[in-house]
Amino acid sequence: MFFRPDGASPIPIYIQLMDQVRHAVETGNLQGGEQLSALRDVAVRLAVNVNTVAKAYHELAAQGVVEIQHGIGVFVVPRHKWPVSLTQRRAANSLMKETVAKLREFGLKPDEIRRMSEAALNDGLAGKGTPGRRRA
Amino acid sequence: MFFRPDGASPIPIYIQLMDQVRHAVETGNLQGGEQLSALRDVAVRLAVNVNTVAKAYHELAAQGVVEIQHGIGVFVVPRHKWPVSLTQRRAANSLMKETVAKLREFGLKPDEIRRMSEAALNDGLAGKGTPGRRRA
DNA sequence: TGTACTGTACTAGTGCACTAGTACTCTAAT
DNA sequence: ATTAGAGTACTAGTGCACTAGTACAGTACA
Repeated sequence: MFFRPDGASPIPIYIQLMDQVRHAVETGNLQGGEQLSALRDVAVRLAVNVNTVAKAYHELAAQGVVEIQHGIGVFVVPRHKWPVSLTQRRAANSLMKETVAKLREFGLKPDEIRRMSEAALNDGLAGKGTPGRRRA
Repeated sequence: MFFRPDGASPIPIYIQLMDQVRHAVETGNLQGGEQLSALRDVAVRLAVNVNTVAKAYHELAAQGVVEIQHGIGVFVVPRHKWPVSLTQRRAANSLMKETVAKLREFGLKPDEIRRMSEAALNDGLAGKGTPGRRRA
């Protein structure tokens, strides 16, 4: 494996890890059933704490991308068991890209777009759950 | 005016204020050129600090919704001077709502949708600016 | 059964967003 | 000039996300 998180980036390391793993899985660089590098291996190689890697793996598990087996390892969930198919994911991605591009054409700034997507998300949730954070 | 921020909400007070002002402006409850309540008035009525209200007003000014005149007051910018027209804003809003609704139909969770919109935003920005924060 | 490998749990430090307290400056009218 | 009422600037407290250090617990196999 080949993680290379950017310590200077404002994006948390564990998120970067997640993105890279997910990307590898989606592009087929990681096959279903395949075992991920062990927590300590990754942690040592990247010079970060085991908990940071653990957090990334946990999040991925919560999203159904991997499965964790205590004492054994972390494994990529086969695609056919994914809660959302790769095709749908890709469609969703391009749809979101188009939408955002249009809003930018309208002259909306990133923060405003975030606000709108946040509002749209809350629309169907009405008070429950963790709203995304916002920045000044 | 009629602000009623929810102290128990995880959403920052100044953001709630912004949303309420913006909403009032967009629905016509606040007309172009109209003066907003003074910082201290609002702060006292809501039992929050002046700086909190000031922050909200500042953000709104940065977005072109209001104009601040030191020593005088804060005024609603007339619609025809808005960087983005109300019509476009509404169109943008429903577009975003549709998109988010579709992604939810796909089975994507809120966090994943946020991630996608964030990725779409970064797509055209490539490294500059402040990415939205994310949560676990 | 012990050892070498997995992931987990608990505690603590750090940075930053958010809010508050309070003193300052600007404008207009008297 | 003075005063009243507007926004501004500076300092500090608090909470939480993020990361780290380190001890614990499950699993497999010689």
